[in-house]
Amino acid sequence: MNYEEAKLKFVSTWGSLGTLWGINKAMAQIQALLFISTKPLSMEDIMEELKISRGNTSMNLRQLMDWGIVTKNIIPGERKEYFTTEKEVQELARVIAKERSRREIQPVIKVLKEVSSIKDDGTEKTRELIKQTKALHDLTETTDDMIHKMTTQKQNWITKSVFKFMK
Amino acid sequence: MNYEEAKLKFVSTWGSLGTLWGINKAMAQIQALLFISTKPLSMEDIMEELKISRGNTSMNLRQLMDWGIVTKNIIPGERKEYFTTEKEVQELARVIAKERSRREIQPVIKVLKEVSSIKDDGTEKTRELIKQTKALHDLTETTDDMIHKMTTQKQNWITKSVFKFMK
DNA sequence: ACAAACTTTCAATAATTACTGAAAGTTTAG
DNA sequence: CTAAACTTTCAGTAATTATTGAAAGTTTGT
Repeated sequence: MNYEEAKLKFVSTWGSLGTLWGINKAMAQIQALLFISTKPLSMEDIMEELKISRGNTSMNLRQLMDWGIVTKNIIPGERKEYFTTEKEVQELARVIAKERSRREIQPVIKVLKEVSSIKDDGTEKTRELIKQTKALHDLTETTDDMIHKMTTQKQNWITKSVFKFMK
Repeated sequence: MNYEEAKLKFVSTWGSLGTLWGINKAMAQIQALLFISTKPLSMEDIMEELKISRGNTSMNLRQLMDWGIVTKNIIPGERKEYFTTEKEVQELARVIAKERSRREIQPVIKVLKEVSSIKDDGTEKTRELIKQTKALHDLTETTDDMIHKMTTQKQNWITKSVFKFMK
């Protein structure tokens, strides 16, 4: 496997992983491309490498910037904008985890809290609903809290937490 | 909010969470419905509650059974098949985590390993590719290992790991 | 102020993914 | 063995989600 093949394989695998995780393909591919690039890339560069349209590139770069993992770099004397991504994998993991919690976990916690707080009318089915959604609420909240704690530790959190977990 | 409203809200929220996580809506909703049900449900029951077709119900029940979180229960003297789901939330979490690792994390680890093992031809771009995919490989593997360790502990793993992590 | 160089927006369209329902398949009772 | 009761399969269709590309918008140099 030579450089070009390896690059292609990495970018496309990362892209399909994205799809699976509710992040769109182009967005994940752009990030992957920047992640292994040795220099900032322009919109043209990205469009050409990934064979995607200008509009698509623009929209996905915007979202990556909103997530805080891609940065716009202005090179003095140049009109074009250049982009780079966060290169520290642990910081990357932290940002992604935080974003996913905000988008996905928080709204579910909210609903679970609401549902598990309905009035207990004494019927078996109501009791079951309350009991089970409460259990799910506790689990979700604890998990989210754990993720939050782990990711707040910027330095080497995964290694640390594994170490502690294993005693 | 009364029982019916609460049930509806829980089932539909769980369903849309599923979509976001690459699990289809019907599958997540069926699981949610069984999760709060006080008795096993037949295919008819599920179809009617969720207003989905027989085919859809059948295919998704099959997948839930493949994942090991839904069980077919045969009631003596009855022709129909009845279904139940795992009711322990922590066991549920364990199964879901395991399945996601198998489906999503393992294939990525494999590609990262391949890509990061290409021959170093001394060029800067090749070195960057190797370096970054290796970092990602290590992160992914460590994370997966942590999830594996946590979920192998069947008893109360989340609470324990949070406790240990926080010292 | 104007024009060139560039980016963003968004309606139309393409691609993907999920769902339906009827036909085929399976199991059980008699 | 046959019929009834049930489940599974899958081709067609619907729903959802991503992408394009051209027009509108913005910024910068002169």
